[in-house]
Amino acid sequence: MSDSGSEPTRAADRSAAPARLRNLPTRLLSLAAIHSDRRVNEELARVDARKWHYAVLAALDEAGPASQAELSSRTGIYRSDMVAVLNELTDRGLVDRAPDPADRRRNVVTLTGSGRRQIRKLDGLLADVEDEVLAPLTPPEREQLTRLLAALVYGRGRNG
Amino acid sequence: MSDSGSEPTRAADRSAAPARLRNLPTRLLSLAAIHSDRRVNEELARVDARKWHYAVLAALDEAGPASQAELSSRTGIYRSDMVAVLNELTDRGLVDRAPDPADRRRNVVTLTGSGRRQIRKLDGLLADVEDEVLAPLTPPEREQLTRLLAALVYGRGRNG
DNA sequence: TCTCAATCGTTCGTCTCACTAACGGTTCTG
DNA sequence: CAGAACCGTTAGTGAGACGAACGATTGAGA
Repeated sequence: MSDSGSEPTRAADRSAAPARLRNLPTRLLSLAAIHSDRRVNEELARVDARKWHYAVLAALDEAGPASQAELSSRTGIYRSDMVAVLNELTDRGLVDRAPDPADRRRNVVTLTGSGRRQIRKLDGLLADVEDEVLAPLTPPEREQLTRLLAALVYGRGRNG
Repeated sequence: MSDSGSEPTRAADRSAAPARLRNLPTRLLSLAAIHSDRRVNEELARVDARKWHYAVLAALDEAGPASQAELSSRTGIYRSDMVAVLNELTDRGLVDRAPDPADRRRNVVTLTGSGRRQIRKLDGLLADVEDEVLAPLTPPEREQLTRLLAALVYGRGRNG
């Protein structure tokens, strides 16, 4: 146990990367996302949660009970993966999954009381991580970044 | 064959995502990176290349022959994964891998002639993809984004 | 009313990617 | 000369994005 110190410069290859790579937007995007994703997951893991848990809980909190397909489209989680996420959430008692009497193909997923408490906690936790990840930027820069990324993701999210 | 139209809104969930998710920087980063990565890989695949191929070829082109460990630190590719990448590159005749007579632990990796041609091609190809991915942004916005991402990735890459 | 397409939840499987652990061989240092 | 550090390599993990297909159910059209 000594062979582990020379890995590719932990999460920030500030070192001598080729000029062509150093400022390549797609690469920077990738690196930034990896780091950010990792920090988010690490922090959520401390309260036995994952990224998708937050997404589902938030969707339920904001828009009320929904079918799995609806949750899928709201959160961007594939409906095949949604199954496992909901299993985990029900195991933790954060949501309730019951067949929809009105349409027996569907399940109705509902936020429980402890689910509501959990998402408050996650809100705070996540805010801290955001803050840490964006630490190198000033507040206006953070806003700017968010705006630019939104434009990228939503294609034409113009507003001014 | 008909059950495939309702997946989570292809690569741009412009739909009704919860407000808490819609402008969450870490999430936007993730979504943007996924899309950008996919486009890059798709386009590179058309010439039988991958993202890491470009990184290694660029490193060699700019800094000359190097050991695998050095390439690893220059590109951010883990040295365990570097093996496969170099296998692919040598298979395609783009690089040459030979034991270093000066230090028999190392290999010396060298760019071949056709490797030099390949990276010119990839340069052009990649520029096109960058352009497509960043299409929603104006040129100054693209610069701004690059600057912000670099600050994020390199921690304190201030310059003015 | 019967039929067919569509929808929903679910299972299984694939591929990629970042990352770890451990090995055998080599070189460096004390 | 012994032990630490380094190198390339193999193997494996865990997560994430994604696709195919199936049984059950519902809705629309002939």
